[in-house]
Amino acid sequence: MLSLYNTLSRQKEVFKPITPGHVNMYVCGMTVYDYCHIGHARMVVVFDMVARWLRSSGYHVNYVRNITDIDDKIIKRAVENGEPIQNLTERFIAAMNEDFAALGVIRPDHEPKATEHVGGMQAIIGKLFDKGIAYSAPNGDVYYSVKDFDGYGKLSRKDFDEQRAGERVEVDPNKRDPRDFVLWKAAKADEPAEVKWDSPWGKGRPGWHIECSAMSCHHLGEHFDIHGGGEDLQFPHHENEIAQSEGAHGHQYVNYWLHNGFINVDNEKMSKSLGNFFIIRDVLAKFDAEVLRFFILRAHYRSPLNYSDVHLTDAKNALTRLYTTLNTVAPADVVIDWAEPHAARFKAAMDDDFATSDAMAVLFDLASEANRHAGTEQGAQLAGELKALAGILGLLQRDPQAFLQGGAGGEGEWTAERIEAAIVARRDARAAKNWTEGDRIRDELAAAGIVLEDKAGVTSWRRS
RNA sequence: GGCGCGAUAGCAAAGCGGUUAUGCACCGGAUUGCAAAUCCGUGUAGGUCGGUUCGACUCCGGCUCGCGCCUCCA
Repeated sequence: MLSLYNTLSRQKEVFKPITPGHVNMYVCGMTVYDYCHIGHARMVVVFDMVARWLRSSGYHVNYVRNITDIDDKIIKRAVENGEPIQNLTERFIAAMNEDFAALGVIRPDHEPKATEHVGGMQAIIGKLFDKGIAYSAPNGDVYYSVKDFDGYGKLSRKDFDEQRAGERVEVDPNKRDPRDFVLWKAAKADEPAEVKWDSPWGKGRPGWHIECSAMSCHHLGEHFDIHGGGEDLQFPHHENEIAQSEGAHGHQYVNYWLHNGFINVDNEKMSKSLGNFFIIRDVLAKFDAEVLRFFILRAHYRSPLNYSDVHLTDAKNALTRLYTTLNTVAPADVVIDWAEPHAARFKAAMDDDFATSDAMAVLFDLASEANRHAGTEQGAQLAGELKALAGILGLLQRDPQAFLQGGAGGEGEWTAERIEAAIVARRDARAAKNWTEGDRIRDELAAAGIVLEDKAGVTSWRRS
């Protein structure tokens, strides 16, 4: 039985889908104006893990992750670059897909783009007008009137009587209440024509929050099971989504709100201004993508996760141990028996709010046991179970040798052919009991980051 | 100022009121020509001050420190 931590109630709850056997899940995705950073990587890997676990648990999952392809930052960047909006967004959508694929992330069932749902957004805004919780301001923008929605603040637990309006941000004179947020932005003269849509409230473009209300409703209906995103989206984004959707539809929007923790650098939030910002592709130039995925899933999804080369190297060494086991003990094809103790422990961990660290511990226990029983049918079964369970987390599915011998930075000077030749030379030297020469060759390879392993008279190699 | 989260061994990271988390690193042993890998074994914990309890890392409270949100943000 799956239980998960619901931000709405601030406690773990037993998961009960609206429709038995089905899960409708929406996650706030990327705004595509730049390359994805490792924080985005955590978000997509975490919810990929969630979707995989739900499916493994027998649910039919409809997973939607949107793409924000119209917003202030996009317009600004496109103008700076002197390129059409769509050119920019398509470029970064392609880059995003590459990055996420490298991380072993399965594509969501639907990846709607905001620009394709402007009509749906206008429909919701229209309903809000009908109910008197939207208004047109003197500047032409349309705002959501927060005081006309009772539940405002229930997700982020904000008591607005305690807030001091205007303390940090100047109050916009167009707003009737400082908490009000924009639903529709009136077109500005200097904006490109491609960001101007017709609407009953004049030409303009949608506000940010409304797109998720519209796209989730289109694919999953007015009321669905799980909504996820980074913890920073709790307020104001998700709070505003609730206000819009529940305000327009008059009933509950989402049953379970899931928020993943941040990746920090030096215990501080990553940000461009602090200069501690890492994009996925830069990390992948130094580390195997599966190492990054492993690193992310080794921590609990709600905990803060500190990024550094030292931690990634640690993760790499740990993952190497698992692949080494699969390389030594050929895994049997195993269909997971959830009653088997390891599998049962894995399941219990995952069912407890996706406790991947505990699930990982099971993998390492299986590796130890498989190593202990190497060369036996039992060993093959244990290795097979290791591979099968890891597969649920999207790990350990590659050819072990490909992982062990692949360097994230490419082959470099030491190609596989050259290494093999050195191994032959060393073998000949050792056959003549010329240990000095044999060790010299091994040391030379070691200096180049190549480790030799002599097992049962056969020498294999890997990159350290 | 408001709201919330955290503090576990050298590093990272979990569960649990009393019994080995786990990984990396380290140390001893086996194995090896020597290594590597693997196996066996040992050690290193629970910010601080109190409280509850037969017993607390685990529950409660104070304190200290750190972090996040309150503004675009994964």
